[in-house]
Amino acid sequence: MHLPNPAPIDAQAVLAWYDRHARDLPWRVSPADRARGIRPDPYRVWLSEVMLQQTTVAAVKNYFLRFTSLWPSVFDLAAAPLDSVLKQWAGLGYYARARNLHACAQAVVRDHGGVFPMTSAGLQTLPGVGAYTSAAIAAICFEEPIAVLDGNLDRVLARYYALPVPVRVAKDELRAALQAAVPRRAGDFAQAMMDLGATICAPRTAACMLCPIQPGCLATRTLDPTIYPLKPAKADRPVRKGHAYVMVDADGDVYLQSRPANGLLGGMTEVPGSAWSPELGEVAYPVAGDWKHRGQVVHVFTHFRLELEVWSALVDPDGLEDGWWAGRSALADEALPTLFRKVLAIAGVD
DNA sequence: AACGCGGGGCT
DNA sequence: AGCCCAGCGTT
Repeated sequence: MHLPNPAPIDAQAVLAWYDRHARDLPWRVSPADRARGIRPDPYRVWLSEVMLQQTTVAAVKNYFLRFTSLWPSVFDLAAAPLDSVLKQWAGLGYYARARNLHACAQAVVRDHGGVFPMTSAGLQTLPGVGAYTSAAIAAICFEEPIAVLDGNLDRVLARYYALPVPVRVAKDELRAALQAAVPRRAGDFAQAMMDLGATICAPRTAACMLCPIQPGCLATRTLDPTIYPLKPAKADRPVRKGHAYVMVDADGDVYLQSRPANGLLGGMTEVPGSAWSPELGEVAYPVAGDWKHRGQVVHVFTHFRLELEVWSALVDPDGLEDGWWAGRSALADEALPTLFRKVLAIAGVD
């Protein structure tokens, strides 16, 4: 056991705080409306939760509004071409989420008549819906009394218990402690605890004087509550290098192609380039042309840092088979991840 | 259990 | 210039 004599979390204090300070979010039903019996739309909650996986509220908001405007129901999203979904997801990152999102919408329509399962166990059978997301939807939409444990809660609980080990070591104990605290209004409690983590018990700051569970918190009695959660040693981030080739034809169109369906930036759009390796390889232009070096793009992924040398040339469009030529005005609609938008910007094509 | 997988905002 | 995020699927 790693939890020092766990003092129960005061769920009623958390709910009282939430009633006064709940953030107004496009996918959320306010605690006042919830008390009047208004229930959140599982489709909108599911969509928001998938977008919010490892992604901040600020980054998600406009994507959520765009998606719900284009596809107001799970039937609309299921009927959309995957390509359209990827294009709308471009820039949000973790693109497997977009592929799973589409697969999930189709599964809900095909296997469940367009109605989301109403339990966490049922929800977790869906593509892209894991332990966190299934619990969040079940609590928020269906008042299932289940612990909803995300990165925010890891931090809040690690501080509350002054956890002396990294979170992953004590994950089960934290979950049990949170489960024991789940009150009626499980959905509001889940959202309240995540709001608490996002606003009061934030990664780099802890506004303990404003915190509704400060009385039971062990970290707030220490010199610096933000030392929790204790971090395991960080792995170093290797560098990979490569070349990117931006080809423009006489009309000013740009040559694009699709990446493989799975893996890094899977299914997204790119410009041709070399493999990415620890040492920069020789330049190998796809076709003849007046190639010029336009600069370097640095892009940081989760597990490596990429340095791309960007080349561009005016070329003859014949002899290129795998991709397509995109007009400049159409680039905004392509499924280009941020990396390749940087490449095009350096090449002066944007 | 460990790893692969984006991008942006905050400090 | 790091650090962290409303995690999931694969191995």
